[in-house]
Amino acid sequence: MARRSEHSQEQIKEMVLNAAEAIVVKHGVNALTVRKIAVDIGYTVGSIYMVFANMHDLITHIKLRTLDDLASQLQPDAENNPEQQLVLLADQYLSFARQHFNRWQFVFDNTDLSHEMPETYRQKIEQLFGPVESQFRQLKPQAGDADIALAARALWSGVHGICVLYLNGSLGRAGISDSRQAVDLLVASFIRGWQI
Amino acid sequence: MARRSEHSQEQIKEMVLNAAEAIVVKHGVNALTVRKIAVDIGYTVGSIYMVFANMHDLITHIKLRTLDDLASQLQPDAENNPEQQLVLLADQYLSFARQHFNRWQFVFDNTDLSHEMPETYRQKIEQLFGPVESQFRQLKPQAGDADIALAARALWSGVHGICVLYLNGSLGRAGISDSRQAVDLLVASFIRGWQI
DNA sequence: ACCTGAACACCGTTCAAGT
DNA sequence: ACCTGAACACCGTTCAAGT
Repeated sequence: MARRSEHSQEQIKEMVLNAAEAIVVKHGVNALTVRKIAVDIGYTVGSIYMVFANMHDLITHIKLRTLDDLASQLQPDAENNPEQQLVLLADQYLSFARQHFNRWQFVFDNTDLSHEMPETYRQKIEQLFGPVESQFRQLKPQAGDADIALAARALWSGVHGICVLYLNGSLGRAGISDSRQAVDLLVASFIRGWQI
Repeated sequence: MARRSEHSQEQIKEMVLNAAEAIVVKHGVNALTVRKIAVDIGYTVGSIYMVFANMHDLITHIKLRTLDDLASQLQPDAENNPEQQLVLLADQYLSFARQHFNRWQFVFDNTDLSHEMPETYRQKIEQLFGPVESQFRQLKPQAGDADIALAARALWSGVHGICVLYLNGSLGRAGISDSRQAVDLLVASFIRGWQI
């Protein structure tokens, strides 16, 4: 047995990530197992451990991919004023969370305390705040960096929280259609109150 | 073997819940297994299935307990005005999430799509919004029920989101000490903007 | 060097068999 | 009726053995 050489290590790595992502998208986080991935790509479990250190390593890679996808979806429109921009960004965030719910939920499901979160991972999350911060800066140019950062984090964590509770069913079914109303209300009200 | 009759079914149920809660508190969600519970209470796994249908049933009971604890911690102080009340409630929510992080995270970790969330569970979560809604009503007595409900959900989901991202490390270590600043800023700014 | 297949130590869940 | 212990079908991870 062994030594098929049909695919390079890089190719196998790509195949593993694609198969894993597809499982998460179709069947949710809990359906993701090494064994299922192995069957899907036509290799045995051992092969997966050739290209990834362990499950946690593999999962981190998928999460980084999803964070990149998410960041690419948050595109401001230069035509808008800062307030409109922030509402737009929040709506884009909500849309992504809704359309890619399983992957999105997966990213923020930091339930395994055993493994530390890698630095690149935190950096990517912080990058999401970049466009938000720049809008806040335009909103109040005289504000200090710390104030801008705090406002961006507070509001964006808030938007995130609405996505979490409305989309995972904690607020009932009715909530799903109202999530956008809630997001828009939070953003608009916060900005109005923050500027005073 | 069998038929010890040292404890009633009710007693065993209590023992299971207490042991399970202790495991979650001490070692996190992922450390919770039927086998670990069984060892801790001095029975075999089979006994646990006498008093709970399955793991999901057991987990739901623990979550309901935690939600009750959380609700009891949100106590308004009649001396305050509505705005101060909402800041206080948010701070109490954050404090609970911080002090009982593992249990609190456990409650909102709705990652298993296989099981439906029971109705009593959603009701308890909605009950958390009761005190918040009543403050919003005092803030703007002429507002309709739908507006009040939306404002309460939007703001409280926002507060929840800050707790999630700041406490699970997504925003770096510095975030832990700043979580209260963020919560207070979100609540104060939102209220100010909402009243206009 | 690459890949397999079996092993190891775990899971949740079930249930015949004992008292 | 209550409880056990073993079984079943799963996990993630490792690694000697084959090519």
